[in-house]
Amino acid sequence: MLRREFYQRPTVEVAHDLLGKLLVRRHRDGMVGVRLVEVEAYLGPADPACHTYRGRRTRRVATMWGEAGHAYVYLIYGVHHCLNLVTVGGGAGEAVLVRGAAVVHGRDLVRRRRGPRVAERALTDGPGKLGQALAISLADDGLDVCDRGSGLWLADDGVRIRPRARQCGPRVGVESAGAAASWPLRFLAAGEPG
DNA sequence: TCTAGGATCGGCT
DNA sequence: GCCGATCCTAGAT
Repeated sequence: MLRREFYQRPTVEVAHDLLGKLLVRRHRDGMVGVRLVEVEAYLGPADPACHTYRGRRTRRVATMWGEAGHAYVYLIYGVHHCLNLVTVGGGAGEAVLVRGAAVVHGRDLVRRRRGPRVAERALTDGPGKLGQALAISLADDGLDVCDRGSGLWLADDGVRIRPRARQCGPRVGVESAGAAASWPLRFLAAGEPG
């Protein structure tokens, strides 16, 4: 399991290092493991695309201002749950959004949650889809991912992303964030199998 | 209170 | 590739 020190680093470093890591979810109906292939960094009060931009402190973003190594979950478009991992800590207000992954364990359970007709590649290739595949809800906001007892944690199983497969570029869906929309804070592992 | 808009998805053309 | 669903959140009033 990744320790809290892993998350207590600059957000861009954490985002980069999260690629290829295993995200494990133990829920009442079973266990699911996915390999992270796409993440985005959100850099706190100075980042117009970030929920803590300009020091915004509301109930929703309270978790982002807390300790590193916790899950920040929010509802988007009133429909989908997005999973973030709080980084840095000490009130930095920064986090990494988990956008895409490949199912490694618990494929049957994921399919049950996502529906029988969903294409294989579409099981977990977006933040909302991943949330559904892992049965993430607002009740999971604030979970400590450095505590196996939370049922949500990350692990390094030794799989490495080839340097040439690593890509970075502008974040998705943040056109309204001005110049920050073009910051290369999206990291992905191209063509990496689960 | 009211209103605008959103870190998306899936169905349809 | 386009477009509507859907409802919560944040900021304004």
